[in-house]
Amino acid sequence: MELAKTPEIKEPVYRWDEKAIKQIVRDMGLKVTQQRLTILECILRGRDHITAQELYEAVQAKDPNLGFATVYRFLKQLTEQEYVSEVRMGGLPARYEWARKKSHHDHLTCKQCGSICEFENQQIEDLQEAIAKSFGYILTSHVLELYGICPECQKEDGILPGTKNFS
Amino acid sequence: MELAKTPEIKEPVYRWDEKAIKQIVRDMGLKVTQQRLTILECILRGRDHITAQELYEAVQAKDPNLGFATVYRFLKQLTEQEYVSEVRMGGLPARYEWARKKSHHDHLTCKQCGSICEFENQQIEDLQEAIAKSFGYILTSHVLELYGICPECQKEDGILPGTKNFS
DNA sequence: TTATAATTGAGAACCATTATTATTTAGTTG
DNA sequence: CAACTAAATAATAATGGTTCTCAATTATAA
Repeated sequence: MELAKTPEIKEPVYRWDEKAIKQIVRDMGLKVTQQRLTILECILRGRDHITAQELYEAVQAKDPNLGFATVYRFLKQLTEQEYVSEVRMGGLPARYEWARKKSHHDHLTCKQCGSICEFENQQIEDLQEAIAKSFGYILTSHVLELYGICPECQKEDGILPGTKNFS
Repeated sequence: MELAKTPEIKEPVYRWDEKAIKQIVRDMGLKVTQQRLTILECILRGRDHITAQELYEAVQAKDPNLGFATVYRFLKQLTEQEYVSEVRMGGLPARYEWARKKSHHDHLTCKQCGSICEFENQQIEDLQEAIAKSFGYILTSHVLELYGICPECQKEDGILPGTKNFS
């Protein structure tokens, strides 16, 4: 099967300065508190696919008094307003990523090492839309998570000839 | 977008008699216990997309001494050996269905009432395979869950003209 | 039949997440 | 700027699905 070429994603350079971050909170219709700014900073400047706990730890480094309930609460609001998207894999803790800096994408996760590849595929998106429509549904969201073994782990497993092996 | 026609699924008639059920447990490399037979019976004869708790209740009706730990334990083993497949939606309890009586399919869930439609689409399957391959992954499984508002709930919401309304 | 390793039931433990509540604070109004 | 009020917070308890522990029981192999 031939994959349709997806155009190169141009990653715009965002400046997440204090002002911009404050504006996000205001746009959400919430009060601008230091806690929310701290949390947002960590989300925007930290790495993607972070768990609530990881975020809490990152936030703790900046403000040891900031409680984890605040992190969860704000994270939920961000999710509801679709500023961040929530990815749940199996029964594992949810992972979050800032949803507005890149176009929509899905995930390909290695079952062994947990490494994540992102991809986007318009054909699949269109098919999903068509399927929902055929059932009379209004499609609001979807979860597409592919699981597999990454090239690195294939080597380690001896599925492919490789050098590394677990003892 | 045009949907490719998927051929009608011919549902073979399975006879889940005692003997067949016992054989499943043996095939799994497990001891044949009355508890496992009872649980399997409930899974095979009950309805699809059942939660562990619902299954526990069904099982309780047949054997009030059967503990929920046993249900969870066996359910996990069934999942690992892919006799049942586990569907997790958001943070909701996992739902299970017997995986070997029908061909693979995905789910379209109503966010409001939780009703589930099943669908299968070979084009999407193929695309997934192709994507994994393009990253060098061996695809082992996937989760595709579409979320939307079903026609019934659209009416209730007043999105579509309808008769029913919440007070 | 006996041995033994697997299985079970009961309940405790776990862990991510949510709710509660008394206290503090942001943003508004005078 | 000061006072007010609704929103937000920290701490902690509660929740709920799922997994673990362990002593007692049981299926299977010998």
